[in-house]
Amino acid sequence: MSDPVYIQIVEDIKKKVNSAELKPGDTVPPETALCKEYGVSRMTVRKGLAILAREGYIFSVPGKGSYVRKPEVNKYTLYYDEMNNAINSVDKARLLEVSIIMPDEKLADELKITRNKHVIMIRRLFYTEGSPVAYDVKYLLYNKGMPIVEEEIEKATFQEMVSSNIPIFALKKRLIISAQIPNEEIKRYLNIYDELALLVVEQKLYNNENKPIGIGITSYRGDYIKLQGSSD
Amino acid sequence: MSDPVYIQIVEDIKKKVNSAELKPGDTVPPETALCKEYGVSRMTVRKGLAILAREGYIFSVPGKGSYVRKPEVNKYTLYYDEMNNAINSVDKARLLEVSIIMPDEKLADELKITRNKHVIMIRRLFYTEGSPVAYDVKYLLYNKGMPIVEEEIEKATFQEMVSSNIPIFALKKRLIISAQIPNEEIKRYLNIYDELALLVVEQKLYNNENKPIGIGITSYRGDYIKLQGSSD
DNA sequence: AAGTGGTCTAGACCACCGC
DNA sequence: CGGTGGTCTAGACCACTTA
Repeated sequence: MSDPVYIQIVEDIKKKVNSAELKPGDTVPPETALCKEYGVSRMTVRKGLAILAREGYIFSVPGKGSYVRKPEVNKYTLYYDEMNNAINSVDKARLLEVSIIMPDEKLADELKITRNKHVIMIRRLFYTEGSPVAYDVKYLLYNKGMPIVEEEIEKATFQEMVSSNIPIFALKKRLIISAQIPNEEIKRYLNIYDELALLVVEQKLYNNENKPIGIGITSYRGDYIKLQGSSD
Repeated sequence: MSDPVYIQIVEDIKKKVNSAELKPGDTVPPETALCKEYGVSRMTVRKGLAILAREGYIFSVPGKGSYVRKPEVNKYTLYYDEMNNAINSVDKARLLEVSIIMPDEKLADELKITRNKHVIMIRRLFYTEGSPVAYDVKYLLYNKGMPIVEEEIEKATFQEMVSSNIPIFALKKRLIISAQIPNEEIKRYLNIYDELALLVVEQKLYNNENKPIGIGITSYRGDYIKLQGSSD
């Protein structure tokens, strides 16, 4: 009962779209027509249309009208936390190495820096219930004053490592997900004796100006992790 | 030049959040204060705040105020199209089998149907430049009147298979991404002789009432596909 | 009671589009 | 030119929170 009028408008139009009464490309009734239909002022109608627009149902063209949008069928929302996934979570992390290195050509290129800049390398193992489940390497641009406290690094997620330097809102991230066969080193670290695939997640962090500030590569045992995404 | 006022408000507040002048949990100035500050009416201020809210920067509590939100650090947007990914695209598909089956217990359970319902099974191979790159199996609830035209099925994506029955807007989808070692059958289909990991994407389609209408499992050669996601 | 955000009105002017 | 959406005003009433 007593939904605001603009919600009524939103749901009425959604219903028409979902039932194919309004098809992609069709025009939505003009705002003035909806004003009359619902007996409300134009701002109220516009509030409803704004919601439909941001949810991807319609788009508006100034001077022409509003149209039903073709939905983005390939878009999904994925939640990825290197320490937690839908079926498991990391309960222990072991620091293998923290060191300051000079990047090789590939790394310098990826981080968009020259090869004489310092980079922090952090290698860790993630454990669940006593068993190693992932091998993790991170490369961070070295900033003066950056604290390298081993105890803090051990359990930190990538965000946490950089968020002392960069406000989290200013952070942009990209993921690259792939399946790979472990090399001998990773097999040893993850106690892999038989054939087992790795789910490899490469995380790349950018600052506000789209300059890379870090790269992380986490190689999960394939029997440990599943990533989940959903539309809407 | 000449951005509307509400955009000015949005960008000013974004700047304050990104520079940590406003931190998560802090209160945003009340609407009336912003009205005075910018010399505009309340609806204009509210339009700006609405944009900040939908972009995840702030949230509002009736009777109290608006607050800076803690950003969702683990949320990514992923584009997945079974026929196209960031580095490759399928240029040919070969139909291995279309048949109507009775589901086994596991499948019946996943589709939330009884075991006496009919299910369409479609098995395909995807090719890129003449080489097989993925093995694809789909299970669809059988609806009377559902056309099973082999030529159409061959190149159809999952959406296309069901969209003749269900308006696309009404479709919800979930993905499960994992890394696996291929079994002997898939090795044969994908010409895998050495060790090679598979990136397996399970797609589950639901109708408006959240009832499953189909499951698809696409097993990609690990050297063929990389999935990409990004924050924002 | 005073302050907050949520809803809504009845206008206005503008830029853009198609005829 | 009339119709469209985009911006904006100066009010109003409400429910809610805090004190």
